[in-house]
Parts: sequence; structure tokens; C-alpha cells
Amino acid sequence: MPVERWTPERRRELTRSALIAAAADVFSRRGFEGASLEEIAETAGFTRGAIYKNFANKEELFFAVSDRDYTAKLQSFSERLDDDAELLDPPDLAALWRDTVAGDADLALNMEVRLYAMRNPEVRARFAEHQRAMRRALTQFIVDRTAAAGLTLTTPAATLAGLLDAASWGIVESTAIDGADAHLLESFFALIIDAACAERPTVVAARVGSGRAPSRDN
Amino acid sequence: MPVERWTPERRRELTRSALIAAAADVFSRRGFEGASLEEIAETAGFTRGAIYKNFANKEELFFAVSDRDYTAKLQSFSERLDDDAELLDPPDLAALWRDTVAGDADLALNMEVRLYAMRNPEVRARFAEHQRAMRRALTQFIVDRTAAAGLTLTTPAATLAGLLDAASWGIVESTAIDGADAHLLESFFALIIDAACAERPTVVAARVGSGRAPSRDN
DNA sequence: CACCTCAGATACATTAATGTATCCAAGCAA
DNA sequence: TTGCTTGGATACATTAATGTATCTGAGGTG
Repeated sequence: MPVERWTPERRRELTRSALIAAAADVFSRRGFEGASLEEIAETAGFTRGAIYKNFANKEELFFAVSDRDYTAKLQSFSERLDDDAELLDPPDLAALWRDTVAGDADLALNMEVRLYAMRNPEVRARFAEHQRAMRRALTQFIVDRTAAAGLTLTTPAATLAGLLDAASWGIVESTAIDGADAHLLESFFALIIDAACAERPTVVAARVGSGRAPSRDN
Repeated sequence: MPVERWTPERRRELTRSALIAAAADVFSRRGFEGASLEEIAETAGFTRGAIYKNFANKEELFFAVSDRDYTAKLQSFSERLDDDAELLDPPDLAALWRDTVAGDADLALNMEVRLYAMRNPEVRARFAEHQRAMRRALTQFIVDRTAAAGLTLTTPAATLAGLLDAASWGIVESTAIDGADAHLLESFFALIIDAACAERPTVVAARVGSGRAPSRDN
């Protein structure tokens, strides 16, 4: 890319993204309410004036952060899925997951966004849409990969995608707090893949759960 | 219980727990920073004076809420595990889980506590200890139940407990936001139980995950 | 019956954060 | 060169929340 880097629009976009980055950092550490625009501006090397010129208010800035986070995640996610077309082992998958779904730094920020979404119906709708988009991508991935490998699933790919998304998030979150059990995610992938891929007699696979006396239905 | 209900100690304990209940409510809705002691006191029918007589500061009140939440959860949890000794079907387990691990109202509060724990090392240690205690109970439950049913596990009970705890939390959390897929938890239990209980030829069960070309470790 | 203790209310000092209104200076146009 | 536009800084008004210090009145005690 030659010249044209110093156009004023570009300049503005630069400070804007600097502000967003700083905001992500501070929001992550202090939370939405706990963060002060003062600290954010200072972290970015500006003053509050810059913020109010670029965003309507604190909330808008927060949304901007959230959006950037989401798009980045979705992109890196689909990129890596297309890219490393061959990896499917639980450990690799777990690593991939940890990288994309929870870049560690993002973790607290992500929780903050989720909390905000829970409390604010409009934001929740938006967030839910993001979540669905993510899962659609994941579903597609599962469908493609299992088809390519000639596998049959005992569970709908969509359900599996939702499960993977939701459950692994919980695992990453818990692990970040506990610290000790860093292998949980691997175990999870191993178990889930084992359970979902029907490579054993389908009769057994169909008899899901409850391995004792016949349960109530029938 | 006859008289002795109007002793001043009892009286004080009453307002104390009223304050904690109100605090739980407000913290859940507004978050730690967002909640004002004013609103909490008012919700409980007192003034800030009452709070500062019973707790050192906002943080202590928050901890009290968190502790009460934890003990209540642990108790109701073990109670129900001992109580309904016979249920093991995925749907029932899912329902039990939803009741104990996430009483819905608790959800936002729980996330708030987790976030706080993440950001504050001391609190995190405490929270991690709680988490471990919870998982110990769960591990015990799994061991007892599978032994009683004469089942063999393909995965250590402790790992399974951690998995159940962490993953199901993520599922409950995600479901609360998405709203649509309320069946995820059931699917999860079904899959996990299926995968963890070796009631099929152990040869197959031992070959965990990766159902295509032989993976790297011979 | 006077007195004392202490739970909870009231009043106050302090700090701080948001948002707005104003200012300044660098870049482009005529 | 003069002037206008505008990104970002500065100054200000307002609101609000925490924590502390003081007050009050009811219940128990000598």
C-alpha cells in the first residue's frame, strides 16, 4: 500500500480504533460501570474530548468494542477452520478453541458483554444474533467435515454446534478461574466427538444414557 | 419453635439477612459497581445506616451475598442428590441441574461473582475453593451412583464432575441469552452419559475420539 | 425509675464521573 | 495569505455515591 495513508479520514479512523482498543482493555479490567472514560482516553493517549467526538456516550463506545470483538472472533474463527482443513483431533481442536473463542484477554470482556446483554433486552437480541451466526458457521463446519470423513452423526449438527459453543465456553471460563484443570477442554472434545460420531453399531448408539433399569417412558 | 424469636440478636440477624437478600437482588440487576447502597437499603426497607452497621463496606456486603448464594446452592444440591436417589435420566438430571446450579434469578448474580473473582486474586482463590468443594460432592455422587448401578466409567469421575459443572454452566448461561434452544442441556447430558458409561464393548469405548485415520500417538 | 447500650436514621464531607459548551490549532480552499 | 472546517483539548456544571460522624429512641439492667 503506497501513499494515501495520511488522509484525514484515515487519521480519524486511527484514533477511533485506538480508542476502541484502549476501551477494550479498560472495560475488561474494570467492567462497564467501573471503567471511567478518563482512564480509557488516557490509556489511548487522548482526552475525553476525543471520545465524545467519536462516540455518543459510554454505551456506544462499549458497543463498538463488543462489535469489534465479535467480528474479529468470527473472522479468525472461520479463517482457521478453512485454513487448517485437516485437524480434527481433540487436542488440536481444543487448542484452536482456546485461541479463537477465548483469547484469554477477551475473557473478562466477553463476560462483561454477556452480562450487559442479559440485562438489556435490545443488546441481548443483538448478541443472540451474533451467537447464532457463530453457530451457523460451526454447524457448517461440522457438516462438511463429517461428510468428508464419511461419518454419521448421532446428534443433529446444529445441536452439536450449540453444545460445543456453549459448553466449551463454560469450560474455558471455569478453567480460567480454577486454573488447575487445564485439560478439561480436551476431555470434553474427546467425549463429545466419541459420543456424536457413530462408528460403532448404531443399536448401541441409539440407546442413549441411563444404563440401568428401563426408564419410565414405556 | 416456641418463644425466643424476639431476642435482639435474632432481630439483628433478621435485618442482616434482609439486607443480604435485597443486595442479591440489586447486585443481580445492576452489577457490583452499578448497584448503589442507597437502592439496596431502600429495597430492604432500611437506610444506608443499617448497612454500615452490619457490613464494613460495599465489598463485604457483596461477599456476604456471594457466600449465602454458595452455601444455599451447595446445600440444595446435596439435599436433592441424596433425596431423589433414583433419578438418573438425562431430562431429570437436566431439570435438577437447572434448579440447583442456576436458579435463573441467580444467573446474573453468579456471573457477577465470577467476574469479580476473575479480577481479584484473593476472591478468585476463595471462589475456586468453592468450585472444588462443589465438584468433590459431584464426584462423590457419580462414584456412588455408577458403583450402585454396576457401571464402568471411561473417564475418571473427577474429570467428569468438572466437565459437568463447567460445561453445563456454560450451557445454562448461553441458553439464558439465546432463549431459543432450551433443550441443549438435555442433549448434553444424554451425550455425556452415553460417552462416559461403558456399557458397550470396552474395545470400542477405549478408542476414544477421532473416528478417522489413526491419529498420531500410534 | 433512672440509665445505658446499641440498631438504625440523619446529616455531612469528599471524591469522582458523565456530559456539554467552549476553545485552539492544523490542514485544505479560494 | 486569509479564512473555514473540524479533530481533539480544556473548562465547567451537575449529579451521585461512598464512607464517617453524630443523633435518637427502644429494650434491657441496676
